[in-house]
Amino acid sequence: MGRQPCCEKVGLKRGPWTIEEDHKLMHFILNNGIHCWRTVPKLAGLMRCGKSCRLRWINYLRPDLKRGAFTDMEENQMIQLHSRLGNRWSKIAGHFPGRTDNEIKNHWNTRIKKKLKQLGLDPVTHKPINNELSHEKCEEVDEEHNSQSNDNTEVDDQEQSFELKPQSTSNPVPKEIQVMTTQNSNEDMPGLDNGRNTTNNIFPSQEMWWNINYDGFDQTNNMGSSSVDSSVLNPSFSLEDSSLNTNNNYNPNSVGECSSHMQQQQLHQQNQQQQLEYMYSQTWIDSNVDAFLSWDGFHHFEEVMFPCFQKSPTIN
DNA sequence: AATAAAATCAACCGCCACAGT
DNA sequence: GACTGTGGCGGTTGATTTTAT
Repeated sequence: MGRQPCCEKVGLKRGPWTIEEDHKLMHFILNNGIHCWRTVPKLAGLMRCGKSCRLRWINYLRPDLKRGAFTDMEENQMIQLHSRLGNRWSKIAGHFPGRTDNEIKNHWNTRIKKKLKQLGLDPVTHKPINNELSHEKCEEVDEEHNSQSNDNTEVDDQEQSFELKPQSTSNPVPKEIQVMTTQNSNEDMPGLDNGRNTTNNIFPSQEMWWNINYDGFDQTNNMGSSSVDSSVLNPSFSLEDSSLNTNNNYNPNSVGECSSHMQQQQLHQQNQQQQLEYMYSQTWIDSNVDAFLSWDGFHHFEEVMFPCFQKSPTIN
């Protein structure tokens, strides 16, 4: 007998989230905060598992998410952190405000692994790949490394080292990697603060929200039709504005592509940016979003970010 | 233009830790 | 201490998108 599933899966919806579902979840959380994920779908009127709601919120809907490609500096820092923390993606993500563990894990598996291999480094051990080392041997090392990771359940952010000290001269490391692996500690890296975010980078994604094009949602898209008014997420832009953007697909990842649209948005953002930055500077509580959500002052945030939510009376 | 292959990433699954009883 | 419920994590999958042929 295995463990009971986290929820009754019968009748629950799976797969990609629709815009309506996103709206319901976002509205519910912004109005109520998060107390118990298990009850969220029921209270929010969603046919989803609580876990699924949590994941959707954390990986996609959170207002403080930072979108877009990873910078070289972020990648280098990621490599450095991975060398010390192993596959502890959430720990690593803690060093990247606005990034999720899922995002970092994906990026690592799809890009950085490859990059390191091209540079002659083993992405698991971060050591130069020895030609004499057979494939099987590499896998052994891999397993060893993983078990080592698992055994160290008490490793905290003081970050245990994986014996990834700079290589000896008898086994020279490519120059690029020397930069990565011998880089100073986080304290010395510009823009890094060991997980303690600054007001400059904690909510960089207002841009994301204001750039989301919900209006011209492609009706043929299998995600269903949209009932969400553009003003919900972008109060200052009307449906007419959306016509400027030729990309009508619902894709929260994409940002506005029309330069004039962007210019308008920039003006809009500048005004609100100042307002928000002041607010954030007054309200910042470490990097714990969950704590943030249960914070009483959250409704102030909501008023500024999503004024229309306050007025909408029709959400179930 | 059509197709195949590769890359990407959102979402799911199962396990574990922890708190409450 | 055993049990249960919940949140969180890392591994994996598979649909979609992009690139190559």
